[in-house]
Amino acid sequence: MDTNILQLIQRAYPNIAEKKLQEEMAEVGQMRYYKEGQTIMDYGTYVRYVPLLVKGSIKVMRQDEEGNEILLYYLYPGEACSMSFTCCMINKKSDIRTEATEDSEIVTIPLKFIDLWIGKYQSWKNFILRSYDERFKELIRTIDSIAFKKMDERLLEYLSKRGDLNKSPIIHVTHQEIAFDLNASREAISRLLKQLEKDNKVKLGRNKIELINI
DNA sequence: ACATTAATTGTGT
DNA sequence: ACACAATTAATGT
Repeated sequence: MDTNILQLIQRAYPNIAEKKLQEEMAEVGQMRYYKEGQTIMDYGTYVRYVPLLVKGSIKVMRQDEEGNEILLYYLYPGEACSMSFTCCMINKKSDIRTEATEDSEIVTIPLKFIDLWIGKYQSWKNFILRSYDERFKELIRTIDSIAFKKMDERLLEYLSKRGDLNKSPIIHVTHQEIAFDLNASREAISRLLKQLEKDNKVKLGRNKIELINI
């Protein structure tokens, strides 16, 4: 058993409490490392394992009919990709693409254990159900943010979400990237950011944004 | 250290 | 949204 993996899991996933389960995860889990910008899962590939993020952050996207990508959500350590559960269980090709937005570390659990553990471990079952629940709520929030909020509010929401989850208030991102995630034009984002800087909400730099009062 | 180039950001229409 | 200007970071000499 890999005690390193065991520790990483314990740290990032305190909800998964059962000792036996933790040990089994350390037994069958494999570490994977991804560099910033690397695609982790692509469209149309089979998902053969469930990824548990222990370090970094991951962006989950999907394509619409016209082929432009839209952001679904970001994943941070301690969260699991609900999509991957679904894909695994019905052994389906991926509808989504995931990409590391920072250098990231993942523990991968082979697909056969997902099912097995649901019957065997209460805390695993809860973990999966809770993941779905959280993701579902998150998507609802995203939907009404798109439907009802103005772009400046959406931007603020986006920034604060990306900020405090990494401990430091500095976000490494370009205006273009934000525009892409929010389906807006780069100029619009630049101008809104400029306004936020005037209001002392952020401090702008090349490739980075520092949050001040959010 | 300086010049060149590419990427990012800013502005006017 | 587009075109272009200005600025900044990266790279080569």
